[in-house]
Amino acid sequence: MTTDSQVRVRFAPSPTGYLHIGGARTALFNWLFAKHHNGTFILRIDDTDEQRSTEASMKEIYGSLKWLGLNWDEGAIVGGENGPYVQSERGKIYQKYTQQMVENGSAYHCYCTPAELAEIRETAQAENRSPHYSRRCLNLTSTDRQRLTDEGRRPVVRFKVPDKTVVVNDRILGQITTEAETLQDEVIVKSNGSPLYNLTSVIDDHEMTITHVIRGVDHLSNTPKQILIAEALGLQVPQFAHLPMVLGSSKGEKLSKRHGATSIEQYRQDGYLPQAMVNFLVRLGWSLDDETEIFSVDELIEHFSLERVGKSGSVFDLKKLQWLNSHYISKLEISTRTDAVIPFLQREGLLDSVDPDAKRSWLEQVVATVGDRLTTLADIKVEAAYFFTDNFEYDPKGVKKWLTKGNPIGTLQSLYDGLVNIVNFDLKTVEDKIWAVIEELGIKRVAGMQPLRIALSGMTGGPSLFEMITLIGQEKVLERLQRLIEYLREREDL
RNA sequence: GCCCCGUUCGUCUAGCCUGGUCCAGGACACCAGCCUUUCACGCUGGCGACACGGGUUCAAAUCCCGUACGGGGUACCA
Repeated sequence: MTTDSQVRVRFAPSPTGYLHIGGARTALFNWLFAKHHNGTFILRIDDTDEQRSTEASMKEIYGSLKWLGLNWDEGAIVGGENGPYVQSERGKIYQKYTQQMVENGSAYHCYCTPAELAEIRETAQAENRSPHYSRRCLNLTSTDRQRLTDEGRRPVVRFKVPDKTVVVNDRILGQITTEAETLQDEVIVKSNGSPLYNLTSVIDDHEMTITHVIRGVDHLSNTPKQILIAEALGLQVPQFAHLPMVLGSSKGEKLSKRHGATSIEQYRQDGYLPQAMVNFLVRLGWSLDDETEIFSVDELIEHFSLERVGKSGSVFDLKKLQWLNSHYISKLEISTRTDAVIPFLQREGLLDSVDPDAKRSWLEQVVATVGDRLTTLADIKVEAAYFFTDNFEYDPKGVKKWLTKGNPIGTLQSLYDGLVNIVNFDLKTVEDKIWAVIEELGIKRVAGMQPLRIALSGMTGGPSLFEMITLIGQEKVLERLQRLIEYLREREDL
């Protein structure tokens, strides 16, 4: 870790929706960059679009960032010296800069109506010219302006694009050159007085002394505009780094709900661990070397660098996230894993939400027995439901395979008879007894074990049978054997 | 349309800047086998890529040009 405490980066979402995969990765890269350089990570809320911004989105974004462990040093909620950190509360600041731009001639009022603008665009296109604003209002006299105001028109403020070549030295993409003639005099303040993104972003990045702007490539084309605005205001320009897109399919489609869940909150609810999510997200565009896949947060902080971020978009691959998640779940200490799984059991109504501690040690044994069979925490439901409830179905395939040939009822009855008389219902005794019964029956081990497994869990797969038996307990084991025997008898009758 | 960006196994990527060590390495997925009371884990092996075409060079995944394809932008959205 270097000690360049000058590094100041920001994540500036617009609260128009939940925190999605792409946004989370942008936040993560900013956070890692800040931590690596011992710098400051700032959370700013870019809510200048008052139409689409919602309080609920803001809250969810905070929650998702915290869940991922991406705590911010400065910004919304936590405050700091450069606040407020919510753009809708910074109107006065933007007004000051806008006035400065109008006064120094780098911006001007435009009274054209949307209809007029559309017309200008159309004629331009018809004449095969670029559909840029015609600068019709650039040299309005004060009498012109008075007349238009009297007509009831409210002006927007447009940035007067200077005639020059803009060069961005992007930390990821390299040098990108843009000719100003390809840009138009865009609106920086709406007619209702509210400022627009490209203005506020430049101002706030300056006011908050942001040193590096790390954001998605979808902002690349905004960069030259923002540099020009910064220059018009005489502000220092931060360094830029544009992250490639996160895609939803190999066809290059943008990640959308069609490709699975896109919100971080959804993955949290689906039982993914934040450390798995972080590890997964960081590998979407970044790598350390040709072999390392698993990274702890500390390792990421130590090794992260913009130099090793790739240029091309990456496809979100759920299978890889699942692999990472099961890896991190199995790495959890049993006690921690138990804590993690409890809410999911409660959500399914399998565990009393009043006092899960009463069963703590048994619960931990169940979790230990289930072992590494969890891909997500939510899988605890399918993998362990039978420990908590008698109300489970028999897997039809299992029934067909193991309970239709030979003499399943006889086998189950023999196992019942063997288990019913055990006094010390412990692992060793149970195991010895079951082997003895199977040997006496003269059948293969599986032929005895699988029917028993189905009786106890309804499934053909799962943890060690003997551990299951002792955890379920003698009474219930016998009940369940009885239940399967009855079930099979009824089927025979049909 | 115009401007900008990108392109290595199905997917994430290493290699590209500083051309030869790459008939391209790892991981996920998939397939097979082993292990095993089942499932899973684990282990072993297999499948599988330099978008295309020119050029430069003794030599190109690596440098240059073009084409194709994909993406972003072209808003009183961010």
